[in-house]
Amino acid sequence: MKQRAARGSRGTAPAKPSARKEQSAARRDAIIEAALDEFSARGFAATRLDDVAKRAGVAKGTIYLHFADKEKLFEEIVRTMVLPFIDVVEAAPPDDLPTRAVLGNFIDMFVREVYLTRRRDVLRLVLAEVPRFPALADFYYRNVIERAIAALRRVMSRAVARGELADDTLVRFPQLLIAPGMIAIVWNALFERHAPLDVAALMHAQLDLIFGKEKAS
Amino acid sequence: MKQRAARGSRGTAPAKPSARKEQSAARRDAIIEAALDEFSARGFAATRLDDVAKRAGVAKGTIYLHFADKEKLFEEIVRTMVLPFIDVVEAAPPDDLPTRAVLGNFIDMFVREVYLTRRRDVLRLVLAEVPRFPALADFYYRNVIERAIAALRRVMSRAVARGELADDTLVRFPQLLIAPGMIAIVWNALFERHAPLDVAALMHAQLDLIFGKEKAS
Amino acid sequence: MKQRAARGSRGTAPAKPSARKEQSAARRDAIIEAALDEFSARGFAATRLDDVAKRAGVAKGTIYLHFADKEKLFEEIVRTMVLPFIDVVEAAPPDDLPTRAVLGNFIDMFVREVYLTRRRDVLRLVLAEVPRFPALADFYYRNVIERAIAALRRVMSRAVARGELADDTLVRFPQLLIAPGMIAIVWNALFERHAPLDVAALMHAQLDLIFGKEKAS
Amino acid sequence: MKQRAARGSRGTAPAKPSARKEQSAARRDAIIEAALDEFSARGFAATRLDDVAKRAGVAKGTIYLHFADKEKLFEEIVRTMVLPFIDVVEAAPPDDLPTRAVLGNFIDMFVREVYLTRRRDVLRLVLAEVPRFPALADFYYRNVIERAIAALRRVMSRAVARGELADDTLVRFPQLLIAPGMIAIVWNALFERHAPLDVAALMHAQLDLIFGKEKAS
DNA sequence: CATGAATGAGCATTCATTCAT
DNA sequence: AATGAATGAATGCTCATTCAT
Repeated sequence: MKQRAARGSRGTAPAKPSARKEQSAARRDAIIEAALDEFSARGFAATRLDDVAKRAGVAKGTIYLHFADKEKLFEEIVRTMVLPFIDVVEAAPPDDLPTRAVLGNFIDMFVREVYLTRRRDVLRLVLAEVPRFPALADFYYRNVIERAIAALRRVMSRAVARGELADDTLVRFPQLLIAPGMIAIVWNALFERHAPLDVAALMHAQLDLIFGKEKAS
Repeated sequence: MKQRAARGSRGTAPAKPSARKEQSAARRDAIIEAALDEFSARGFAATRLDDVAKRAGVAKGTIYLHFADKEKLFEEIVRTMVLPFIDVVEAAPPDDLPTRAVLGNFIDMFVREVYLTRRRDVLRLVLAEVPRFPALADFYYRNVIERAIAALRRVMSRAVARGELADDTLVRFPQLLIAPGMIAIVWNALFERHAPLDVAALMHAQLDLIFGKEKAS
Repeated sequence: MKQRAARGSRGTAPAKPSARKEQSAARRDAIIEAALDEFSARGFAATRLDDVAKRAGVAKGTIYLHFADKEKLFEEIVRTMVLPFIDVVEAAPPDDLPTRAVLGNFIDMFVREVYLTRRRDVLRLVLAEVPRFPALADFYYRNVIERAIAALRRVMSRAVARGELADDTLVRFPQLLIAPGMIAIVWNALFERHAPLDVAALMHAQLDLIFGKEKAS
Repeated sequence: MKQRAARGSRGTAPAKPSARKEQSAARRDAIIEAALDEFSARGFAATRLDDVAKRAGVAKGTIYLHFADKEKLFEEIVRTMVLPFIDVVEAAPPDDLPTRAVLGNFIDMFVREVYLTRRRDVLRLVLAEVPRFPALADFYYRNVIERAIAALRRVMSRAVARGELADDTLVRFPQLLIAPGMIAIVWNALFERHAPLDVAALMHAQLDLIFGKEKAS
């Protein structure tokens, strides 16, 4: 029967990995998705795995087939959501656009790939909960922060070398480039209904501070 | 025994507020102090009132004589720690120093009154937990954020009026003035051991971006 | 109120330790009693603390005020039930009755103090569960077995010395003196309804094997 | 792959019982073997069928192809391990050796066929768990105990009739013949590392009590 | 027949909250 | 007012059992 099923699926979709594994992987994804929702809404400690299971449409026990425990589930979410982003970060090719344009692209990328996706929730979750997950802080620092900071430093060094910037302030504090993005995420999580903050505008404003206001825009 | 102790303290402060009330207030403060420690270290949900009581040196039941429940305790901490700060914020006197100097003072004040005090912990706690305390978000917005933003806007408007700034970017986005401070708090909470970030330096760097690098420093 | 109660109880029973502690101790005893019932009936793993609590007339949480966890509760039962018996065992006074009479008394004691009490249940529980509680096996060996064996050896050595026994078989294997008692406990736990076994008779029969049949009985 | 392996084994044993049935029976045996290991080590309730399956090298579901549920598996183990022993018990040929020699042989048989085999574990398991398996107690009583006791009674009656024993104590309490064996099993399960007990020596010592010490040994 | 992923009832343990003293 | 023992609802996790493949 398994044989036949395999043969059958081979006919329809030659690359398909045993429907069994597929289902399993789909469930795992559903759990991660559901857990991210719940963790984002309530925080790590207040999230009930029961609710995660319900939202993911699986039984509670199924969660434990994929994740050793609640902590590992949390950590896996961060890893899973963050890893694909690492490539994006690294890929940032400083080709030979003017630095200002490179950073403009960076801002667009941040808005598109982080702010408008679930990664924004992951980011807030990391801010809020990571102090209780030191191992995760390490992972996050090494795989995201360190690389992003290094990439930004390269860009800014080039800008100094090319005479686009008068001094090395931004080389020493590349954090100033992301600070507006972070602030916007936090601000809107807390005060959106009081006074929504426009991420892109805020980040571009910071760009203006750095390179001077663009003439036409 | 407890009676005797009470009588003793009545001896030291014979003045007005019946030793009874004094004791009670002292206990309340101890609870707030202890609770802030615990909430900061573990987050709201993971904090045990048992531990708070132990740390405060009172019985668990005593907490309920001062706070209706765990949530109210949390909210009271934020209120209690934040209220004295409101005055500080408002007091910011835009006298007639050059705006740059006014903001320099603001930075010093932030470092001294927030970064180096328990208020830093409160701030992180607010970032992390407030999404689950909407009432608190409202309170915080109205009593801290709104006023601080308004104050900063006043300062920046004046700077524009005086010709110290070329445009109104900072009037529209006063958040850019605090962003570096916030980033530093979060960064150090997460990554201090990997790469500590110097708040004051970061904030002053931002000031340089806004007003141009100071000649002599 | 506390004052008055204290005074009141002081009047009625001068030695009474704060009704509070009394209650607490009573509850602890009730839990031990109830837990022994349940453990005996179902074994360690199959016992639900819920049932123990119900039977003891306390809330489930109360169990944890007195015992760290299910294992410790089990161990405490054994310790609590066994410790008072240790004295009984040691007290065995080999005065100068003929050894046969001493052992006759020992049998009576065993029947009275073990077989007809909850200690019989504890003993079965130990047989059945102790392999999974090595620490308890140690405790039990050192505090019960070792002493009982030593006491029996002393008695039997004296019997040899006095010429009451022809050889040292029983000095080498004092276990033969208790074997019938143990067998009877196990037998009746398993097969009582098929063929009840009379402990006292069985143990006395063994005594007859050792010293020869008594003439009159 | 499994298919091929099966075909392969069909090659080696082409005879009668379809390789299929053979395989199945082997699996069943492996499960029983594995389950006995686990039950012995942890007791009935604490044994995980997952572990049994792993140890037996089969999938968890396979257990349910052979046994209705965990209880039936347990009961089957006892039945399976005990049935072959019944014959051994019954076979005990009272030929016309002196009774002492017959019992000597019995002891050797007990040591060889029980003490040194898995039957010892089964026996302990029965002692520990059977109170929760009344049906099993019945089975065990009827198929082992009753017959063994009857056989021993026959032997002892003959001994009385032949004048080898002065009275009928052992006819009334044949349990005294096995008590030492049982005690040794239990003792060593609990206290072997503290003070190992020699079964054979203990049982022979009991024989000495019954028939008097042998002259030469 | 065999597999092992999925299920969900079951249970130990925790902890906010209450209340008799 | 203060205490801390008691409560019991809540929840993470386990594991016997089922069933689609």
